[in-house]
Amino acid sequence: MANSPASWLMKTEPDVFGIDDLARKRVEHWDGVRNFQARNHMRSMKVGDQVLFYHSSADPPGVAGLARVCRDAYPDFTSWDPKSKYYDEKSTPDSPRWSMVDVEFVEKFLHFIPLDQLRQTRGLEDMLVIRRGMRLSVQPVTPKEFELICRLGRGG
DNA sequence: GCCAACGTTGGC
DNA sequence: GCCAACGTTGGC
Repeated sequence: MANSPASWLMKTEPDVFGIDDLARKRVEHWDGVRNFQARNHMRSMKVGDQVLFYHSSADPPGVAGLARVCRDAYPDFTSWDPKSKYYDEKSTPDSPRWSMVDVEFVEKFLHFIPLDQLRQTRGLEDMLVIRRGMRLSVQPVTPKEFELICRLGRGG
């Protein structure tokens, strides 16, 4: 492979859809992203890219496990469904405004990594997710950050 | 194209 | 539930 897979962090509220839900469903489409920057990140994703599965609005928030992109970006069909809470009148099947990818379950971490621990870990200080007020729900992660977090999650 | 008002995110 | 930080919208 010319390029090793890229790494990302994707936020989800576990009350709505958490790592256990993904473990049960195996594959899920990542609908509902309504932020252009986050959307653009998803559009640049490729099948095989690695995903840190992050629980937000949780107690505590943190990284719960890993997922993998299993379908390149395609139109988010909830955006033109008037019954969806993600409905956007500016989006149509002919001219979709929003995108999503499919992700598949990889693993649930043996050790959940709370946001506090991310903050205190040397080597992770540049991560967007620990920047106060950085609300981007889909964000890029460096290979080093990804590997470090995997080690923490597996207890190594 | 500026920027104030407004809505949302998300940690606390 | 609070509110800071940020993105989006819309009047001008």
